[in-house]
Amino acid sequence: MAGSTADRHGPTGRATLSSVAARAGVSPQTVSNVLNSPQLVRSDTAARVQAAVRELGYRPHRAARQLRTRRSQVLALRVEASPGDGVFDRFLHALTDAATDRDYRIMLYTAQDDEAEIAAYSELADRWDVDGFVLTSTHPGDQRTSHLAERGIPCVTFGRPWDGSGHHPWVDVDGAAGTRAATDHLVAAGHRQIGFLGWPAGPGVGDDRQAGWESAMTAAGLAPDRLARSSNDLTQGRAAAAELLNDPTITALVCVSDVLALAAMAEIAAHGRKVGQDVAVVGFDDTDLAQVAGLSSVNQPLAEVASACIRLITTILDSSADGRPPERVLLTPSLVVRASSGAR
Amino acid sequence: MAGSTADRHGPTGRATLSSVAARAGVSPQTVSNVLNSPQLVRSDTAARVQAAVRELGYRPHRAARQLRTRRSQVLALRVEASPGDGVFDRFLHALTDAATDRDYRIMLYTAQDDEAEIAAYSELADRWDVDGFVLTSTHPGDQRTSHLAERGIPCVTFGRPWDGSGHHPWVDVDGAAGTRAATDHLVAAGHRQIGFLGWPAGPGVGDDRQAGWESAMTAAGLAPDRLARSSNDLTQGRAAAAELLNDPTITALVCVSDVLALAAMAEIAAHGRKVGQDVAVVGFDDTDLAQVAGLSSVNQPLAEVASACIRLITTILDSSADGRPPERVLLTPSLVVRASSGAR
DNA sequence: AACCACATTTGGATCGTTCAAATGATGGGT
DNA sequence: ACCCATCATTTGAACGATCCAAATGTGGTT
Repeated sequence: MAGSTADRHGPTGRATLSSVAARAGVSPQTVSNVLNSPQLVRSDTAARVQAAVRELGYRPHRAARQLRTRRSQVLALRVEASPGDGVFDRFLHALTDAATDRDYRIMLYTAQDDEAEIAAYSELADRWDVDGFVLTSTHPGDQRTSHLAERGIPCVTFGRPWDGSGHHPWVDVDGAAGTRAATDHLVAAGHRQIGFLGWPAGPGVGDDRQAGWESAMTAAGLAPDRLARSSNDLTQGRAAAAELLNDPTITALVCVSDVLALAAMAEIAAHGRKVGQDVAVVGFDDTDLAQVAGLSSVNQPLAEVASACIRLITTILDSSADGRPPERVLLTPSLVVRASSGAR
Repeated sequence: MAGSTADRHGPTGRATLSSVAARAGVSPQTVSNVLNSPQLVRSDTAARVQAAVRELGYRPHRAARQLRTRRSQVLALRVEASPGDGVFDRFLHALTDAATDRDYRIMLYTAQDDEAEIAAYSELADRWDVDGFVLTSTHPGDQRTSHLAERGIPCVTFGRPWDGSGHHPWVDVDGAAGTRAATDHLVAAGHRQIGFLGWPAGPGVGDDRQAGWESAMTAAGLAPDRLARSSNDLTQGRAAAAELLNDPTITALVCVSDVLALAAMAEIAAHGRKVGQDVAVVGFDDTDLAQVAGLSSVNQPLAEVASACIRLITTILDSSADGRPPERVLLTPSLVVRASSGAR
């Protein structure tokens, strides 16, 4: 009875709207309505149709729907070459999950730089019918969102627009709150001379994290005056850490990244002092490096970031939420305490 | 002249086959032929059509093509939750690049486990018209490829089939060759007592890497008898390393992963010996951990793996290369020497 | 009994492309 | 001149879904 081979399907053998309709004894349009606008159809016919859908294992054909509706249910995300610290990994997983929950998929692309990325937008939007973009690594002078806006392609960014403008929805993690939490934690543990090992100055993530340390220090009545800067690599990092450690009164370091924190740990050991006992260290990002090295670190809530990204962009796409101003989400990271800052 | 607004495009304003055809003064089918079967059309008309294509900025609409041809030019890849060591990051980037070169795109999905992944196959293939799959993390008892074969969905795996069967194309890195290179390197540096820190025994990646150490030791006339095993985490790893280091004659360790190598380095330091001077260590995967820690490590040629994966699966898809047996590619990794094994 | 409002269902037309078959142009052989 | 083979191009019909508008059925009013 169920699924007799006499049912007429498409050439591929897959069930189609018509084959389901034939089986349920209704028109194709009614089947479509059951699936897309259930309120239009009487409940008993809907039940009959749904039974047929189940029996035939019908699944709507995306390409056909897309051709008519001009919606692909696909979001594009750029994979970058650089970091490899596992943060992107985790974000990617969470993003794919969150997208799937709302019946979207993530499609990848690469680009050498922003310029190449911008050039890729129309190709992706035109040819692949990507509905929208999730952009990461926002930075001062970022032109990408405005190019997308010009073409009317929706996007969300993970990362706020660092240079004021930006009339698009974004999700970000409050880096200042993270370093503030780290600093507070160190102050509570009795530290008074707390240095900051940061990136070269300039608007963006680095300054934001530094500001958190400064404000927490000031709030605790301490002077945020022990500061060194370095690019994000071990060699330069150790040199910068050495600068700070020349002052023997320093007992704790807040670092802008796990790599620099590791550099600091190495330098502390080289100075014959013990990490966690003589000098406490806190990093940022909670990468696998931190986990392996027993480094306290600030953990970004990437799953929440991802689901917020998806929520924001799907809201725009699904309900054409015009008029309302673009939504912004700022999430608070959490400190993971390990041996490097006193957990024994 | 060029691009006058009188040109009739589709409702979206995008150029379509018909609008190009109208401009070039030919039928839509001819335009299609110029693009897909140039040998069918006379060169002067082809030139005229191509000019029109350029002028209007025409790009074929994938969904429409897909509806007709049943090809989506999309490959699916699962993102896993676990490692976060950056290896997947690098592979992903290379894979996306390689796919783009052949006009394919990578679409992501997640799954809790193999069972869930298998359940997702028909959904992905039916609804999203994914042309094929790239599978990673093959392991003994892997049922995934056979399920795909049953449904006639092409796939490649990054990782060989560890339990004999497997009638599908695959690409893998020769782990044994990697540990062999590492061991040879240590032997050449004068080491004689070289231990191996491995994963729990069992067919698969772990045994393969161990075999490389064994064969290199044997070839050098040394006994591969200093062996300890541990799961891939720091705590257990240190305990296992301690076992080996209890024997004070050991001067070098080959490790199955960077994490275990790091565990060994920590334990060596704890024993009051110096990494690189008293005891040399080599890891595997060349993750950012290794780079940061100055750990010598075996680097997998992920870009080559990725492009081979794409080459293999697109060969199947584009030329329906039936009959021929599935292609296999085994690539050789390279050793990156850092301070942990004597580079000064 | 005739009528109208409303809920439900149906019939084309259409999205942009490719496939299969039909047409038109060209050229050679007899 | 005629016919046929060959090449270049065009025509018509799908692919599988949704849009829009029109057709049907239902109930309540007058």
